[in-house]
Amino acid sequence: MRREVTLRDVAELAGVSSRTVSNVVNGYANVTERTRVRVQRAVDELGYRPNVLARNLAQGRSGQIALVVPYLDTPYFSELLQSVIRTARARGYNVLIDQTDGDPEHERAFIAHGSRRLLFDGVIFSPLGLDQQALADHDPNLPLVILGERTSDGTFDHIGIDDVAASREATEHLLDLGRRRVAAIGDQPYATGEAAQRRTRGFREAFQARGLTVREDLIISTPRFNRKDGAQAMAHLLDLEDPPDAVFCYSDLVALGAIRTLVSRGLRVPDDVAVIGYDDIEDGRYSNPSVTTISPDKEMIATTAVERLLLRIGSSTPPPAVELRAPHRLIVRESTAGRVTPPAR
Amino acid sequence: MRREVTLRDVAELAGVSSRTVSNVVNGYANVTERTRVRVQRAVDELGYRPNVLARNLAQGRSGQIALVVPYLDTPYFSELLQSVIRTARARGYNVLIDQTDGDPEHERAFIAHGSRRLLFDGVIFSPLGLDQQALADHDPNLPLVILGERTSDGTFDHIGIDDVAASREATEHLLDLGRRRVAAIGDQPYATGEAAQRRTRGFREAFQARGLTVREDLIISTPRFNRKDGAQAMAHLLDLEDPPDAVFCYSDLVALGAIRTLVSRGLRVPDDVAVIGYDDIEDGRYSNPSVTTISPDKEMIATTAVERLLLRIGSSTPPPAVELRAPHRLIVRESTAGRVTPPAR
DNA sequence: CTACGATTTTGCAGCGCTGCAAAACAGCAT
DNA sequence: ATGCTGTTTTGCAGCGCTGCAAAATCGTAG
Repeated sequence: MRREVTLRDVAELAGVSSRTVSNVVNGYANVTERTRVRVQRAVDELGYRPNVLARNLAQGRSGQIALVVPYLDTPYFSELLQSVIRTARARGYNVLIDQTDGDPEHERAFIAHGSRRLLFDGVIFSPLGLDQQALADHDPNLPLVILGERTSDGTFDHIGIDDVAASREATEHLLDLGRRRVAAIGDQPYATGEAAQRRTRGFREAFQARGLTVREDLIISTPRFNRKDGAQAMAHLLDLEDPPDAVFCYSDLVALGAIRTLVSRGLRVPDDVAVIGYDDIEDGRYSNPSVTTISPDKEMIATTAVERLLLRIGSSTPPPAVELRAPHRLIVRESTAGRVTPPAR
Repeated sequence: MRREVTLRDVAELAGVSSRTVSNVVNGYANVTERTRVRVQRAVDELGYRPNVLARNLAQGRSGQIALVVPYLDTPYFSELLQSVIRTARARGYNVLIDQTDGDPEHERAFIAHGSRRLLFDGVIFSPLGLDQQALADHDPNLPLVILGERTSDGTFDHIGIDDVAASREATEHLLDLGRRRVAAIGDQPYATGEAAQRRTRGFREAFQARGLTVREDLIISTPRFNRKDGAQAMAHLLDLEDPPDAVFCYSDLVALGAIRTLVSRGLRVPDDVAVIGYDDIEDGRYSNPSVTTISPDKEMIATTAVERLLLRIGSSTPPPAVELRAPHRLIVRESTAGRVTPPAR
């Protein structure tokens, strides 16, 4: 196991100081063409590659950002993750991943002692178990960008789509189909359920705008937004005296679970019950039926999050906190529109 | 922005040398109870936390391992990722993620210059674009564990299930149902398609064992193992003169795509065509119909991969390369068995 | 030919920690 | 006391790089 090539080795071969080699390697301005070439040649000859650890220690930064999400096997997050990694890498940053399982303690530890660990220079965080209060209590030295679930209190950036408007559109789409017994699956009427509550608000607004009344027994709370929750909630709805003829699900996974229950009970989607989801994950594009959904611009959310974070990391005086809105759109698929190309029988 | 607390600060407060503080912090053996308590008190009082960067530089290791996979939004990988992160963290390691998109150059760069980057101490790698030849050409100083797709050449560990046996079981399951026009979707008859070829081998063995003949026109190649490939391949199969009555798909995603095509053409699964997948991803458990599949023990694959890698990282003389087999089992669901009991009660 | 400002290069210290080997200390036998 | 082991603590160097400021070099004008 031979020793790695260091700056000093290169310097010696090129006949310059190690500091000059550093300048060349880092593309500093004030280096004459002559020396640059000479150094570059030595670098190539020895196959020098900078030691990231040493550089980071000297610079007092880690060159890494952390992406902290509740669940990695949730397609929404894994799709987001891809774009985050791509963007960060393009800017010379590595991405550390952490999954919190929504555990408040785990989440708190991350944002409270974050900057002391020196393992990452900033965090993109999608909280689940922390309420607004706990969030505000984050390490003030830690550059922080929050995704989706909360609104900023002025000490971090926040990026998400307009949940209220999007949910209203989703609900209106169902009402436009003539459905009146419209249910909602995914409310979370407690401190950490802010995003869910915004969706419920949009749901209600759609009814109000048309002078219709929301049936309160059709608003179902679920602890999470996964398939199982959707399946169970749908089963509950179907057992009601007057079951719904349409369902607004707060995530595509919930919608897939709901559809699963509907189909297994012999009901037709959308004929008997129309279903709309939220997130536009790939699963929903290939499911049976495919899922009508609210599609947030994930690519933009990811790249914006990274860029804002790097901006924060780069500035000595923290930039003012911003509240960013990513665009969204309604994508109509079979679960509300029916088969576009009708089946044989 | 105050300066961070260092070892020296603690040492001063405790009235000992900084080296002793280091010993206490790292739990070294030869420290008297007296000093340990004194130091610990100082640590607590100042809220000292070690600087990981400095420690790593001094130790010449990074405390991080890399997980390199072709696609992060493939549920199989994101499910694996979770277990890898959990295991690594328990052993004090962080996980860096990288997605290669199956790009051979990207993959090569990782294993060829890996150890020079000093960003990670070892790599768990699921190759896609590299053939056996290119794999052998990895940096010999880089601790490496390969997942799934290849067999070891003696310079790295390899972990995967027995693809041939599993595929044979899957095919036998279809034959047991009385199906005879059994198709296979996912063959990759080229150097980088080793795993696919092993599955095709198992497929053939199942026929041979019963004295049946494989219909060559029912073996379909696909570039990847995703939904789209499955959907297209299925469409092609249905356009044949004598279409199949059962399909063995080389991944659950392929199966989901295939089912999608079947259903949209008005065919019933499994009545008209039975479908079996591979990987046991969560999507297949909630789809309509749910997908019969080969379930590899992902948890074991992940934890074993991490442990083997850490073992390699820890040993000065590289341990002998091992070829590890994780168990698998057949999970029968609706896509072959039909509706058994209405789930999601 | 000298002086002076601008540009390029260099030397050194130090980021915060650990490896190493020496030093200090303690316990016990002589 | 003295010597001898074994344990605990310490000092120092250095991981490989960059920040800083001084030094060297260059170009131009006087």
